[in-house]
Formats: sequence, C-alpha cells, structure tokens
Amino acid sequence: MKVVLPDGSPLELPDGATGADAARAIGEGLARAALGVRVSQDGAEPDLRDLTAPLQDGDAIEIVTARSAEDGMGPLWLIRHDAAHVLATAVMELYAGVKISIGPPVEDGFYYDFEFPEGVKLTEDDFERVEARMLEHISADEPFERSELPAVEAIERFRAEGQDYKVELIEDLVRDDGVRTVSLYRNGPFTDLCRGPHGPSTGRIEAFKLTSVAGAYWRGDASRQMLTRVYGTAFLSKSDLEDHLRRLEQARARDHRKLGRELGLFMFSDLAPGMPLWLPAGTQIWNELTRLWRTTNVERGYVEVRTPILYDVDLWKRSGHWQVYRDKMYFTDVEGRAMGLKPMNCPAHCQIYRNELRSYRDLPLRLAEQGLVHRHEPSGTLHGLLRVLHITQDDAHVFCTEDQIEDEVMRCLDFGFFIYDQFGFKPRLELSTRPEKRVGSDEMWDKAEAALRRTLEENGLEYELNEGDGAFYGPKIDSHMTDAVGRSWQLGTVQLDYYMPEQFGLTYVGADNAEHRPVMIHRALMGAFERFIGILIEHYAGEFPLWLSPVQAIMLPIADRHVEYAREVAGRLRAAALRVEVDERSESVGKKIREAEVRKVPYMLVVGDQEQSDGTVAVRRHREGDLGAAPVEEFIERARDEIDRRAR
RNA sequence: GCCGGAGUAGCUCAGUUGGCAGAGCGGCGGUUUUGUAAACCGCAGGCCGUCGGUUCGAGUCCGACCUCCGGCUCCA
Repeated sequence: MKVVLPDGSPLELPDGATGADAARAIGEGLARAALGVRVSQDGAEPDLRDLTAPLQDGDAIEIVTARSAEDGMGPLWLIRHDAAHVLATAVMELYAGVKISIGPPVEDGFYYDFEFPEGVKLTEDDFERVEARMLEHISADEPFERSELPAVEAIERFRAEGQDYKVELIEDLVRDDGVRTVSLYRNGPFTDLCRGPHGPSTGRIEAFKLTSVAGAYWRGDASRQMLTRVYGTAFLSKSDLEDHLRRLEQARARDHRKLGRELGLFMFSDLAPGMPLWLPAGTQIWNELTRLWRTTNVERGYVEVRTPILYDVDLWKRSGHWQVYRDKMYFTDVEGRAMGLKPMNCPAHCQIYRNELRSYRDLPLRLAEQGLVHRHEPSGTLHGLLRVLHITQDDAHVFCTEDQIEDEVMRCLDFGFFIYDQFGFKPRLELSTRPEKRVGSDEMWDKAEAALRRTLEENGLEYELNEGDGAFYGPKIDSHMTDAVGRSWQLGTVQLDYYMPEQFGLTYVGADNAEHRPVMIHRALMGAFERFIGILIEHYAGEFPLWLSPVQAIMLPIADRHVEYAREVAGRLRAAALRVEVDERSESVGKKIREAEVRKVPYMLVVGDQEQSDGTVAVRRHREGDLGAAPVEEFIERARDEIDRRAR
C-alpha cells in the first residue's frame, strides 16, 4: 500500500503497516522521536492516532514528534494524556480502594479525578510522594498497550474491580452511542478505559509536575458526587516546564487583587464580601471610564436615565424575575411591603418607556444607565473585582421596531468594538441560545435567535455557539476576555427580547396610526465597571495609559529648596487638568524615583537648580527612563495631547 | 453552594515539642540637602480572623462560624 507524506511524496509500505513502521521506513531517528501519527483520509481533517494503529492505502500521514505543531492535538496533548494515566497509576498504588473516573489533557496540562475511600484525602503535601512514584513508572519506560474488549466484558471487569465510575461510563456509551466494544490502555500495572490515543511509552514524559488539587463534581453535575481532582502539567523538556512555571509566576504578579492592594485602587471588607470599596486612586480610574461611557453614549444617540435600586416585588413578578431569577435576588420588607433589590435595570427602563405615549418616530429609543444591580452569587464564586455581588453595569435598553432590530444590534456590536478598541482588546464573541429556564413562546425565541445569527453572519463576524446559555427572556451575543492566568470572563452582552415589551404592555403608534409592540435590546459593553476595571488592571499590569492613570505626573524636587518651584509647576499642570502630586519629603532623588516607579506613575518630573532657573522640568517616563528637560508648557502640551487622544 | 487549603504588625512572611510575640519593607521622630530605581540613627506599632472547648498555661491542640485562595457548579 501507499501513504502520502506531508511534502506530498508517496511512501510504499507493506499491507497492515503502522505509523511506527512508516516512521522506521523514513528513518531510524524519526522512529525514535515519534510520539504518534496524524492520519488524514480522503482530505478530511487529520486525526491523531497511536503509532501502533494500522494505516490504510491512500492515507496522508504525518509523524508527530516533540517538534510537531501543537494545534490542539499534538505532542503535548499526547504526553499530557500519558501523564494523566501515570498519575492514576501512582495514586492507585499509593491509595488502596481509590476509584478512578476520568483524566484528560487540558489547556496547560492534565488532570485526573478520583474518589478516595472515606477518611482518606490527598493534599498538596502528598504531591512529592505521588510525583516520586510517577517518576518510577516514567523511568521504567512502560509501553502503552491498546486492547479492545466487548462492552459487556469491560463492564464486568470494572464492576469486579469496584470501579463504578468506569462502569457508568461504559453503560452510557452503550446506551447513548450504541457502542459495542471499548478500548483499554495498559501501562505497567494500570489499565484504563480510554479512547486514546497515547504516546508509545511512559518514558516520553520528559518533564512533569503536579500543580494543585481541587474538588470537581462527577460529570460536572453539582447534584452528584464530589471527586478529588489532581491537576498537573507535563512538557517535552525540562526547560519548557520551567518556562511555563515562570510565566505562571509572572501572571500572578499582574493579578488585579494584588495590584489593587499595592496601588491603592480598591479594598474589600470582611463585612461586605463581594462588594469592593473604591479607594481614591481606583475611583479616579472609575471616573475616567464613566467619562468615556457618558460621552460615547451621547455621541451614539443614547439618553441617560437613573432608576431606583429597590422595587416592589410586583414589578419582578411582571418581568419574570420573580419566577426564574428569585434565587439571585435580595428581598426586604418595607412597612409590610415586599421589595426586591434590582438584579437588572430592564424593568425600570420599561417603566420609563411607558411614561409617555410613543410614536414610531421616537424609535429607536435608547436609554442608558450606569446601573447598580445586586446579584446573590454562590459565595464560592466570588473573585476580586471579576466576580462581585454588586455590579455597576454600563447598561442600556434600545426600544425599536422589528424592522430596526438588525441595524440596532449591529450598532450595539460596533459600539462595543469601539470601546474595546480604546484598550486594544480583541474579545471573543459567543452566541447564546434559549436556556431551559425561560419565559416567552418558542415562536419569539425562533425569531430572536434567527435575528442575532443573521446579524453576525451578514456582517462576517466570527463567533462560537453556546447553546442553552441565553438570558431567560432572550438570546444574546456576549464578548469574552481572559484574565492574567487565562480564565475567561464575559464582558459585554447584547440581548434581544420580545418578552418584556409584551409583559409591560409597551406600545408605539405606527405610521398606520395603529398600536404596535416594540422589541427591546438589552446591552452592556464593558459589562460591569467592576469586572472591566479588573480586566484592565491585569491587561495593563497596573501600568495604565496616561488618561486612566490615577496620578499622571509626580513632581520630584531634588532638595528642599526646590519644593516651592515644584509646587508652582504642579499648579500649572493642575490648571491644565493634569492629576499631579508633589513629593515634598526630604528623601534622596533616587528613593523618590524608585517609589514613583513602583507606583507606576507615568511621568516623573525632576526639578533642581537647573530646571528652576530655566523654567523647565526633567521628564522621566515610567519604565523608559530619563527623557531630558523640557519647558513646562511643552510638557503640558505633550501630556494633554496624550490624554486627549486616550493614547494606549 | 460543594471539595481542598489558608488567616500572626499597613504589606511580605518567620514563630521549635503547648511556656515572655519576631524580621524586612512601610509608618513616625531626628540627622542628612540629595541629579534619575532604596542615605543614616532611633522609636512606635499585635483581640495571632471570631466564638467556644481542652490545659496550670494556647499563635501553637480540638470544634463551630466568618473571610480569603485554588478548583467545581453557576454567572456580567
């Protein structure tokens, strides 16, 4: 038979030859380096397989080595999958009676989920022991051997071993996918139910490390058994592992919680979990964002409103929140009247819509509010500014006719792109469709989902589909960004809603002089100021662009006799609306500079005898160093320009 | 909410087998008058997360709760 190599050249092999045979036929070195083989049949997407898998005539193949591209299923995927099995091998040997569940490779590493016997637990203190045992198996270079077994026999076998999770997995495979045989992989003493593929042997795991232990629900279902998940990572070389660990450490240095404390941006109180207290410097950033929010909303035809945070429960019953969102709301009693803190601004904006008779000429009506909402999230999910209990949204509701939907949705998306562009953000888009817990008819959902999809596709926007994750009243297009350590967070959202206008009896008078029902687009672009600032802090690692910096310039007089000149210059800068401080302490210039650098103040203006007599400042830029002297006016002009352009 | 870990000075962290609460940075006072990333000397600073228990004696051992951290589930 013949297979085709990546360069297009054919390779003649005996029938039944495997990937390993192909590698050997090409060269002894490649055979030694081979970890797996990518096989593509009839031009289809290549499939990663074991080296021992037989090839077929006409296959296009590529031998995977440590140097192959990763793109999702490559050498790292293989050895991390291998490492997960080795981890299970070690844990089974060290802890009698442990039950195994699943252990896949993931972004940055792998994990394996275990159920330990009553009273036994594994903590990070045990890692050394487990890693030592893993290393024994890796040093022994045990081959991964694949075998196939009828599903019934596999069930029997795992049941006899007390491996209930494996039994459940196979039973589901049989029931849901009609599977009749399953594959097993053995390495040394350990055999696991596994689809594969795997590398040739355990010895190919060049560098690995266990990283953390955490709880995880069996099959991600919160109503089921909590298992113990051990996370680890593996690399193709020791230096790759070291680089990875170093990157993680650097990422932790830009954690917004750490920077928030160091830079005095915000704080938390044990007496108000999940609700940040904004310090003066953080408030400054908040206010700059508010300014951006307000001016851009006005430019795009929005009008700003303000609404109560506390509303009669009747409103929440009308909007549907009481029915499907109650668990996340806070309620209180006011003179015997049940009131709820708002988790969203939409019902209040519907009230404002209803306040007047609306004409089709008024539409689209775009109401914007910096709305403070409270949502009771499970306590374990709080995370600095990125997950809070009180959320300040850059919220807006666009009331429009059905004909205007696509145009208005696109305007919202465009507006979002403009905002993200101010910071150089390139968010990922996600289309979320009808959830199980929802309100409104299927017909409404069909229309709404189709409209969003059409808007995305007609405008050539890339998006991922997230089925079943829409808001309870309508589908949505979300934008997502990742934090310093790669966790993904939703920022903006554009949601299409046919339901609330109906519930609140919203109407407009059309050109035909008849009453019509408007539709409503809910949208937030930054999402929440809290989360957005958290992401900003990590994005900039605390080194904000000038326009956002809490302190934009600091005057550093060299000796006490220069303080007065420093104050005078500071006054001129303030007159140009620059945020400036004067470091009047009797410290050395070196120390003042160091502290200003640590505080990440963008401009340090050193003034001594020279500057005082010339009417200049010696400009030092954060991280860049000394830029030389400049007349005060010239510096002001430069800084003003940088701010007004919102330079990044 | 669930699983695991942690909580000592403003910050970062030591604290032995249960026996007087510690360091560096920061703060304050003084000396120094400084030219581009840390001058020198001194001083103050603690409900050892909270409550309860064991003990002659608890930062240390036990329990409950609170908060935080890493995950899971859930979400802007």
